[in-house]
Amino acid sequence: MDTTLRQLSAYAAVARAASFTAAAAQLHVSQSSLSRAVADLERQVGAQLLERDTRNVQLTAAGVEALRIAEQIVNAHRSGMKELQRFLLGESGTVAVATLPSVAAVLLPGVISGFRERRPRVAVQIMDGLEQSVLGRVLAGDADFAITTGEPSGQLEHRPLVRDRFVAVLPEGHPLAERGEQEAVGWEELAREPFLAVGRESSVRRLVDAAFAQVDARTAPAAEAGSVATVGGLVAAGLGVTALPALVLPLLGAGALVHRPLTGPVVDRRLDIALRARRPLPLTAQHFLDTLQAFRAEERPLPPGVTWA
Amino acid sequence: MDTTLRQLSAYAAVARAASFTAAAAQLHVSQSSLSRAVADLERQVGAQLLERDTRNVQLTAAGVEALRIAEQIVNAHRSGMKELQRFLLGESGTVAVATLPSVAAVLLPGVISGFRERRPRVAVQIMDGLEQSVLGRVLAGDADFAITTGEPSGQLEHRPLVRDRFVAVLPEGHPLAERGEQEAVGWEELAREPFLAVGRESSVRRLVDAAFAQVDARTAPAAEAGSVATVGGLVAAGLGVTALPALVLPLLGAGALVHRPLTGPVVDRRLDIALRARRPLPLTAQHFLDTLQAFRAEERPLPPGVTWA
DNA sequence: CGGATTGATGCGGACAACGCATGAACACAT
DNA sequence: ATGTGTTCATGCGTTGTCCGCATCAATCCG
Repeated sequence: MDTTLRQLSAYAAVARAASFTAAAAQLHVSQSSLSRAVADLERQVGAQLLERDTRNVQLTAAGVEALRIAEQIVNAHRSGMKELQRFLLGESGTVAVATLPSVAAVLLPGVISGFRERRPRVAVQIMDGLEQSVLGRVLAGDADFAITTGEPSGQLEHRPLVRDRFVAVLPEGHPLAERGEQEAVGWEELAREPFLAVGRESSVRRLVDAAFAQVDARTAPAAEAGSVATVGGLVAAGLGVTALPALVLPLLGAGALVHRPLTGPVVDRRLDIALRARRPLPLTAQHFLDTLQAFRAEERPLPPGVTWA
Repeated sequence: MDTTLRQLSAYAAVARAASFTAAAAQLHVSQSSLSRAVADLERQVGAQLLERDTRNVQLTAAGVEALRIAEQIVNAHRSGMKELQRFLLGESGTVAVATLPSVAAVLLPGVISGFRERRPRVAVQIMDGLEQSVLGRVLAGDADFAITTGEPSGQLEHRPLVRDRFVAVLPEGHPLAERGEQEAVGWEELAREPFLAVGRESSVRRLVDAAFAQVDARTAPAAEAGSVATVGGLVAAGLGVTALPALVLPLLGAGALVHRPLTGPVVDRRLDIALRARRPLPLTAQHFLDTLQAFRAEERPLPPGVTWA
């Protein structure tokens, strides 16, 4: 028994209209087509559903039951297809963003609230982690795209988003901080202080090491900690200094810290949108990126030290 | 956009198996057929649902959503068809029986409980009323069949079910009752007592009038009441006597009444199963009638005065 | 008793779906 | 690096299904 949707909706139309001819007009098909469709359905289910005496059509007991069931099935189909369309149009569903903690905490909240205003039925899932885990999420397809540092690989397409300048982070009252609020500090000066580094898995560490290498300074840090917040605590306790991208400063808490621009050279990290190359991007994700690009086009204010790329 | 069930279930099978070839084996169709079915579906919904790189098949975000929805629709179809089959096999649904109050109260309860033991998912609806209303229910198709008195018409087919003998109903201590428990009373004797009749709409009334006419007695009753129970009350109060089919005696309540067989002549009413001629009988109703006929074949005990026809 | 309307059906044509065979891309082993 | 096997896509010919047109039989209406 292999009833088709066409048969069921044909039967439902005929049963509701109690007329083959009228139903045929509604559906814009010929009367003979409906006649056959209903006859086939009856043959397949093995029961008479309609009593047709040439003048009018009425339902048998089985026909009443069949109408109820046919309408259920046809409705399930119609509403399911509509739901799928909504999903495909990006009006419902989920967008999964993999990103670094600093981006998640500082950059994304404004974007998310702007996005949700326009697409209230789309849920936003943030997967935060360090660079490697973030890129892994995208490659595995768990996340639609990432906002992160990192080099373009063959598998990922990178689109520059913002530049995030490194600043010197110093304990309050440190000599290098005494020169004034806007006075810059040089990497070489920083290299002469005890340096507190973040763990090697962090993308920040790689860039800091590169900057010191560029000025021929520094080999080993005075101490290392896994998370940025811990490093901030160590600095506040007076154990040394560090260099961090401006975007992570809000994660340091309200300790006894000051920060100064870093020059000689000016170092920044670029945060990119990274997505799988040559893969169709779900429309929900596309809409999220549209919102992000709109923010950039409007030149929405960013924290000091962070600029649109 | 006109997706077919075949496309949806093909897609669901492929998506679940994550392989066209494996799904093709499961469904006993060729791989090329599935390939085309899925491609057509994708074209119709306007989105790629599966990422096939020659080695393996994985779902896109839209594909995950589409799988969920496709399974919903296919399940709705499968369970709907199964439900319809159950209905057609008479394993679910309703059987509507139109019948007289006495039959409903005395004869049917046993049959219904026997029927429901075997078909627990079939509901039994009893429509009780007087003869005319009962026959009307069947003619209108509201009831599947009737158990009632009445003459066969062209539209209805009657099948004899039971015979229900008239008995004399007397107040306790009445002279006619003094002769002993099994001693019969004659219609002529009854005609000499004040007679309490039921209303003219009742089938009982017609038969009683005919019986009195047969013995050339009685023209007008001493009093008339609509319901059998009321007449019973009047008799118990000593206002007169009446004649009723044995089947209705349980409806009289526990008043101060006695009853005696009526002879000269023996009068009974025949209760028939009445169904619409040349109409297919729903299987649920057929099963109910089967139960009833089984009771008859087993010669299940009936109340005194009632015999299988 | 004709005219009109309704559902069923024979017929021919168009189109869809299927299976077979084959092609192209890729994984894995040698 | 090359060969072998697996997997999905696709061209092709055939089969079968579905549609609309025209027509038929039954019924209702005036």
